Amino acid sequence: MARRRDATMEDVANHAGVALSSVSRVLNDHPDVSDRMKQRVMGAIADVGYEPNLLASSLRRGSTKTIGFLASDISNPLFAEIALGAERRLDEAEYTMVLTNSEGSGERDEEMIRLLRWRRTDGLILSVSDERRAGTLVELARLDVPVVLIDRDVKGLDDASVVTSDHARGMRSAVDHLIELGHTDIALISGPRQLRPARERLRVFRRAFRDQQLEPPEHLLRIGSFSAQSGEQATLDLLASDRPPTAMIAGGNLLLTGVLRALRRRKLTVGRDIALVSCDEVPLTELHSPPITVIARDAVHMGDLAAELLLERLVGDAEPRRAVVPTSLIVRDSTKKARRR
Amino acid sequence: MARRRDATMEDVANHAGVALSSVSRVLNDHPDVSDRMKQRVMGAIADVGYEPNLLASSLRRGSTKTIGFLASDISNPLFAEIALGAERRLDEAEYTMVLTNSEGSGERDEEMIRLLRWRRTDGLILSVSDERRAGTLVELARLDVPVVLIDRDVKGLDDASVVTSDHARGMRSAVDHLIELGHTDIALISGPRQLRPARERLRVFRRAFRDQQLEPPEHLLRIGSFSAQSGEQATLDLLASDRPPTAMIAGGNLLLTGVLRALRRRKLTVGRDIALVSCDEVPLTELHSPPITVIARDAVHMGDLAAELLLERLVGDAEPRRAVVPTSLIVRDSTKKARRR
DNA sequence: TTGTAAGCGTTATCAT
DNA sequence: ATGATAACGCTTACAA
Repeated sequence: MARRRDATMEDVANHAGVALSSVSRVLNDHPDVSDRMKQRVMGAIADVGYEPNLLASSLRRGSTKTIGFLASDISNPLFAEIALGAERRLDEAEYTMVLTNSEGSGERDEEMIRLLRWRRTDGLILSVSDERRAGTLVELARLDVPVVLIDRDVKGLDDASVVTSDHARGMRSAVDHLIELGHTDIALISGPRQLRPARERLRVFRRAFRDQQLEPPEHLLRIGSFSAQSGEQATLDLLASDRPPTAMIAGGNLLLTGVLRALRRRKLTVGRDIALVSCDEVPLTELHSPPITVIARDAVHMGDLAAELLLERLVGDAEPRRAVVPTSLIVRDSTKKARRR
Repeated sequence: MARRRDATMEDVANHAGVALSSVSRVLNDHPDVSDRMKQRVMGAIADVGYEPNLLASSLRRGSTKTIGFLASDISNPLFAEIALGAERRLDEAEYTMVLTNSEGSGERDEEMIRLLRWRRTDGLILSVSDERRAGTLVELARLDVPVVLIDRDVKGLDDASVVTSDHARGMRSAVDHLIELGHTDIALISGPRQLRPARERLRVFRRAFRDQQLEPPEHLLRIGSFSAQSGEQATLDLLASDRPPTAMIAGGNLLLTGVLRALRRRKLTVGRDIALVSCDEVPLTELHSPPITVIARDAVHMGDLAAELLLERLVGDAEPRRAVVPTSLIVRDSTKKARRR
């Protein structure tokens, strides 16, 4: 591990007895290079064990072939799948992904965006932790590279592409489904209003009731964080209330685990004692007993799309645009039986 | 998005009427700078809206403050947690993590290691997809930065630090536990022998039987990939055999989902018709009905440790070393009842 | 087709 | 304490 000085293009040039620029041309497949030159240079490269220094070429070219990715928590399967989809697509286009976590903190959102700017990433894929934060907008405004937001609406940021999912449609089907089963005391446990998915779900949740001439059960709304702990607490709270829900909607996979923990503690059986719908498909929803009805979307595809929208602007210099990923309600036994009180 | 030329240190120097080198000194907290100089430079920095170019400074300094992370699939909760732990720790030390996926391919292992080398990352954290591949060893040998392997043993790579988990202990307790419950027809569904966890588990699985004067059930071993599909296929296969197992051990969270799918298809109830142990805690193991006995370890901690071992060498230039993360058997209802045939 | 040389934005060495 | 200036390793006019 003795940091021996790496061979540079100059070493190659000397070894081959040619000019530095010729080496560069060979390496970059410049049209005007004789076969003989190519041979000599390639030979020398092998001889001296040359390896390109992407740092130097990035500096000179003004492009790093690197994309920054920011999410609150990569260990959340939702973000992990998005990251996977994005990385795959970017890799095809020879871009490398730099991963950062904001740990749900708006302050870290800012820090990370600044860091990525300083590192001169060619573009950003962001799912910020707080859409409303002024500082984040400032950091974003300083950026002069394309940005793609994932399931976020940042007011004032007009030149970003956006990949959203159609939460409205999914939530609408879920509520309609529950109402049709006879439920009206439906609880919604969701994340903070600073985030688009939570806002959308809440909006459509209420709307769905009104459209059926029903009053939305405001007392059954629980807006907290997206964590398991928050889900567990909210559920215990709901169950202890005067008029507990006969059905619940959990707005995310972490919330779901919290909800299930709480139900287990209260010895309630999903599907029999209480109906349950969750958002985002994970192994648990499919393999739970009974299987859990879920508002699903293709997270890997969202990542893929985000990368695609970015590449459009990077390579094809297209305009920013919005893409919407569909959601669909997968009905399972957790909502099969109706229960009226 | 008009790529306006960014302000450089030269702009700052001109604006402040000082030398370029003075700006650099201010920015790097050099001891020999007058307060007055500091004021002027900071003022100019604000005026011209200067932002450091980490690319240029990396090139000059010979260090990128960047660590490469390679795993087969970041959407696997195990790797996602490891990545999270590592990123957190590295971020504290002002390092950024570059994430790459090998998609389970040894060839991509090689490509990614080469790419990270070309990008001049200061160190690597790797969980390669094939420990035995010669090409990977070649790529690793060319590296002149510290490496930490996660749960991998690469023969011939002597100067790497390694974080492993104590699969031996975990598997040993699991088998002993099952035998004590009266099981002897225990199946093991595991990943490929190219990977340490699979090798270790297999080795200890057999050993545990022999130590009890029992013959290991070779016909119940299923060595495939770590995927859900592989787990499902292996399970269906086992259940269709002459002498199906009364207990099964799934060697990973993806395998587990496959196993559960297969059991469901065959209408077998976990804990009653068949005992089940899995490896690595996920929400599903805890919240399944019945809850699933699991060989657990702290994945986030593994990532944290890996970062730690890397930083030791980077900052403190310590020697490479090995760290072992404990595993523990969490007994749940999936293995409560014995069944003899 | 090939070579020469300027420049990307820093840091670090050397004077002053 | 501050200022010139030479690297760092590459790409790209421009000349030959």
